Amino acid sequence: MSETNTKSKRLKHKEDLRRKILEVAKELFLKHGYDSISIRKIADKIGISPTTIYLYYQDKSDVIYALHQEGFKMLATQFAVLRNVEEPFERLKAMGKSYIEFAMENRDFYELMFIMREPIEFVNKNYACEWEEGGAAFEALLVTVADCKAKGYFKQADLHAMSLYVWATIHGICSLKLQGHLDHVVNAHFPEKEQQLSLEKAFDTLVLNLKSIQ
Amino acid sequence: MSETNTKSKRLKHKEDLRRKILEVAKELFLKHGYDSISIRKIADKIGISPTTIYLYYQDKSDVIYALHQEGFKMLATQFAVLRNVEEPFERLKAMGKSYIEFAMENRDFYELMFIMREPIEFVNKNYACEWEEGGAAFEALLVTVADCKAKGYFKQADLHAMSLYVWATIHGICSLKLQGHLDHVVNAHFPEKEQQLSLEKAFDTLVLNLKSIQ
DNA sequence: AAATATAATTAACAGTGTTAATATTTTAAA
DNA sequence: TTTAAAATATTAACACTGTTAATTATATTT
Repeated sequence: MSETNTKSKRLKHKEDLRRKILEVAKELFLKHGYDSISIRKIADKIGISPTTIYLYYQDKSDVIYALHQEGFKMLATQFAVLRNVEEPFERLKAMGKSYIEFAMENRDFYELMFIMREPIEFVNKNYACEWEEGGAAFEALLVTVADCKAKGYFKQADLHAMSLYVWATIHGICSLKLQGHLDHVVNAHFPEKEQQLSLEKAFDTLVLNLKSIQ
Repeated sequence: MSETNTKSKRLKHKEDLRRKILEVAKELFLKHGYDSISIRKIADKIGISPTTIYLYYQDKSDVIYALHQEGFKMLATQFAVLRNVEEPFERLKAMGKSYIEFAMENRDFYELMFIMREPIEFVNKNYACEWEEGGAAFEALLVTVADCKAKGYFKQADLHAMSLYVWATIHGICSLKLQGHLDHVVNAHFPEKEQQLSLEKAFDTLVLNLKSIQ
């Protein structure tokens, strides 16, 4: 009895500290960005030694990966609501807008999830094929595009190519914006009054294009 | 006489060492990637003290920016040939393929030019509006899209929105691929025989879409 | 109470960019 | 030619980084 009691107590403590480490990492991440996450800072904030962290995570990449996972759970939650949009093309548009919103409101998370190499390489190495969270996100898009095709949209296009294309376009818009690659180009080449709306206009162009191949 | 002589000699030496630093930085960059560029390693390889580099570049970002500029010159050279393609839609397609080629053959440069934050932030801070190399690249795209419109393509679409949209799509394809975000998704959701060609198929979908709104 | 796991720590390694103070070399003036 | 000044380069130091091996402290079990 008391044996299993102490065992479960210890297990709980292990889980608590593991969560605490992640929590502090997230705090640093959200306050001062990715570069301010350091094993030593996390340890300092909790009041433990830096090396203790290595008893709970295999290395820094592992901590980063845990944050990466959190991001995908957040996105999944946001997407879940859209299953209620019946008309598939409307749902596709809403997914696009929702994705852009997520990127703009969670810049650091977006960078971690879809731009940086480190976390996804950790997935590819350690989780190979069984990465639920990532698979689910693309699956949602795939299903919606399939629904569109079933209703007569995108007749000429291939399902997989079309899905990848839509994702790539919206990711392209988000990543250029977030990483600061649009500022100069937009300032130099866009008419004054269009500068603020450049993102929206690029998205509208995608929608326009999608409509015309229906 | 001898005064201007020694002056120009000194100036030449300054330029030589400045170039040498960049050359070694590039060597490290191409051999072992971005992360292996370090002020200390560069200095070691040349046989000077690390601090000497700060007499030729204001900081590490400045060295990185110089590499960034080299990349844009490479891309401009590659694009220059395409001015000879008369038919504007053909030219647009060729630009797209050429851009993807550049990205795949110069992965590290592409990351530096279009994905990383640091170098473009250096541009935005230090060069503000007068960044020729970057402006020229987008200008080339803008002109081609304008030529397309003049020939009756993309009638409904706005010139600037359309250009940004095309860039974003192709950048999206390249960046997802280069940063390793396609591997898992393609393995999990694409039919076996389509996996190798996923990039090409996404590009073809773009072309298909562009055709149908002409 | 002694032996054994488990957990956490200290010390150390091998790096990083960057700055201030110092030394060396080259150029200009007396 | 010698001296003052300017330009160039270096050393030493600061404040960091992730990570490992060896050691100590704390629980748990015999």
